[in-house]
Amino acid sequence: MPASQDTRRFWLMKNEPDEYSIDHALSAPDATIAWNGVRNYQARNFMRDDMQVGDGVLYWHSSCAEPGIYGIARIAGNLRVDPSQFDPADPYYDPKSSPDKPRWLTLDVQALRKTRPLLIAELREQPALAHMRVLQKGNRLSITPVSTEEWQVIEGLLQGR
DNA sequence: GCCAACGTTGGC
DNA sequence: GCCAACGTTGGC
Repeated sequence: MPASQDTRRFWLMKNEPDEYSIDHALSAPDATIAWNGVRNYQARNFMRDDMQVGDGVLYWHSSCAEPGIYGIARIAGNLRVDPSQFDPADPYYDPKSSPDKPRWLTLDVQALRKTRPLLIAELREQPALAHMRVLQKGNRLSITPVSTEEWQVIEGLLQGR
């Protein structure tokens, strides 16, 4: 598809590999997992307002020995209420949310492939990625937008360009 | 395990 | 509606 017709947006989504690694996602039925547990309004709003089926996703492993990009995924849609917020036994339980006024949403993410690890140090070497959200000091947001330019630079790194 | 940075809470 | 206190995130 010509780049001019490519209306995808791009995202970076963090997951702890202990919970949902790229390998785990790839081994799920249809390689698709529900992106549960988002408990930040900005991240929720990205899911609710901006994500479209087919958008590209950089699959990030966080809170681990070597944080970085470990795979490529796509937004598979099916935006819905995140059931984990109502379950007191769930680590993502939110006592302030209620079924008649749910706070949190989930959607499906389909893993496409594992990549070689693109670690933070390597990403920081790329001047074109200097403004990438995930590389900014103090960034904690688990879902961040990725620009088309950043996406292309990362594709290039993965292809050895 | 540390701790800087950030988002949320709640008293006022 | 301000803002100090608190809890959490996540790289290091």
